[in-house]
Amino acid sequence: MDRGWGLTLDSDSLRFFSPATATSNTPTVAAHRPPSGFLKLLGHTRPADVALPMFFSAAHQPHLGHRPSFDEERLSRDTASAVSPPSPPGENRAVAVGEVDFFSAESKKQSPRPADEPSAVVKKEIGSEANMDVNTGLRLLTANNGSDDSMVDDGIGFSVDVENKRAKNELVQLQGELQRMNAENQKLKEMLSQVSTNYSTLQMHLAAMIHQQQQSHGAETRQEHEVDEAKSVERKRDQELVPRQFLDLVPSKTADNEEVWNSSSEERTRNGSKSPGHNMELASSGHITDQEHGNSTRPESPDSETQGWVPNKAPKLDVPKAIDQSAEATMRKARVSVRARSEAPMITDGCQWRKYGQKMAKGNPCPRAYYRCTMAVGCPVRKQVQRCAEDRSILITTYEGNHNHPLPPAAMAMASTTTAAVSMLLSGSMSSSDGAMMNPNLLARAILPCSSSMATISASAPFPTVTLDLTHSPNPNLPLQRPQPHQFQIPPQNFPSGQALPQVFGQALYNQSKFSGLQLSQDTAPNSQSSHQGQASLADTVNAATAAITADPNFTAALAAAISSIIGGGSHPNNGSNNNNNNGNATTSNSNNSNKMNGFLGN
DNA sequence: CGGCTTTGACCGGCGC
DNA sequence: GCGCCGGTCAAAGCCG
Repeated sequence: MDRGWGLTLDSDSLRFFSPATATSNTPTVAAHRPPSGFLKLLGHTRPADVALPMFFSAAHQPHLGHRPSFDEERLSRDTASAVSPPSPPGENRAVAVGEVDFFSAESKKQSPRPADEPSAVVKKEIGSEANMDVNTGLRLLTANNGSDDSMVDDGIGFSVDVENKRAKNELVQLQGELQRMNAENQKLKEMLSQVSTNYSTLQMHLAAMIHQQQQSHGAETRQEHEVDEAKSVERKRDQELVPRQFLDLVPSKTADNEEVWNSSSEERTRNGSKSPGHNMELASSGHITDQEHGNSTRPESPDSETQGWVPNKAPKLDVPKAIDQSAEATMRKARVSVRARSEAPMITDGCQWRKYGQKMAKGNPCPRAYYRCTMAVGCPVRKQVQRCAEDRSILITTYEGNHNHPLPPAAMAMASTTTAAVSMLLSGSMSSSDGAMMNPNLLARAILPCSSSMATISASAPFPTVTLDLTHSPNPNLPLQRPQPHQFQIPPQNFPSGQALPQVFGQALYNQSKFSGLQLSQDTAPNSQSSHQGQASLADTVNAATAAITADPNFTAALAAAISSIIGGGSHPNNGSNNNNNNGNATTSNSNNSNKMNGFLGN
């Protein structure tokens, strides 16, 4: 944590988590809706002020840094500082945001005006005294002082100086006014974003309910049949019976399985701006990449596919840092488990995975498959996929580690989830060592703002694990869950190092808007929803998500993909994530291993 | 032929 | 020390 991988909050960011700041200049946030307020504030701060967590600090700045106003922002800051008095040291950051937008985008066109008009007034006043009556608008401010009139008699040159000073003062005043207005505008934008988020949430719930109702009956009977068959197979495992029924239930390869998001297999180097000690959490435990440490620890040829993952038995680094290693070991072990109702062999999360093992786990007749991320050499992220023993329609995907490479938009949600989970686990907020129940709003709505899923954190598991249960059907009756008294609640201020979670919030909002913009051209599947004409982009956002849901034979997986895409931004769920290896092809021959139900996972 | 999956073997941690 | 178990490796085979 102290390795500078982005979990620290700078003071500016922390200011936004303080109640004083939250209520000072921002529109009132309903006290009973902390997540919403949290979202709004974070959405407001993230683009400019929130230091990105490890996931995005270096590798993902290219992604997140593509805000069009970023350069303009810096430029405008410089410009503003050149013409306006220096800001007080304690100036609220929100004012800086106002400075940003003051010169950015549409307001940029207006910027020359305040600078030009005063000079024009001066020229007119110099050139023709008869034109002193010309109403320039600014004259209301400049010709209101009787003492100035007396000074005009002292000489034209002196008058010009006075007028210049006056014009500059007016310019400063106008700029300040514009800054305030832009700050207010920014707040309104945030409010709009919040409203859009809520709208999208409700639409998703509606779509989910509609689709679920359509499938509920068949799914129930199918599920019961599936469970029965699973039990039957379990009893007859030693016999020749092959779980054909399971295979039959596995949908054929999704039609939208085409390749997407051409991962260029980034052979990236870690950002050089990081401190030498900054590496992925695996670095000090021997899991290091060539880019990070040269070839010091790995004599093997670099083209070996196993290069990416140095096994635990690899030589450890010589410099022991017990504390760091402990934290990093925790990072290494911290996991995020996603439970989703899916008959596909894997949920689509936007990353490329390669299966490297499969084992029969105790207490579960279904094999556990091990995958590692292959989107970049040395990516330490792994995941385990296993069917739930009790309900085999539930697919449990457990993620471990953090990506060391840029992620496709569709993959950002899960990656952010991992980071958020790990950060929370390490933040010390979880005072209870034997597990705690998180406020589902805080995490679930952060990670899955369109979901009312439960997010639980358990430290009692072998590894600290955050579980996202997507198997619960969205409840439209509870669009805004309120924190329950018994639930462990983490106020924003209690994220000493939980930068990642705020980042997730901000990222969700940021990508939500991005998604809205980018999905306009996507085809929308027929659905029963009526688009609001006046909200085209938002409606298209919802339609795109709905299309993903309706197009995918598996509703839950599609829902997860849609949500991920909304969060991840930009990429259509169906063409942005399903690049898993051998993903759910029903035609794949079942490996008739006598003792392993390998076929159940469809591999 | 390269990339991927399969699958038995191996290793380390842990409990007894 | 032994066995169990989870996790990983790597050779063999498959596939496009």
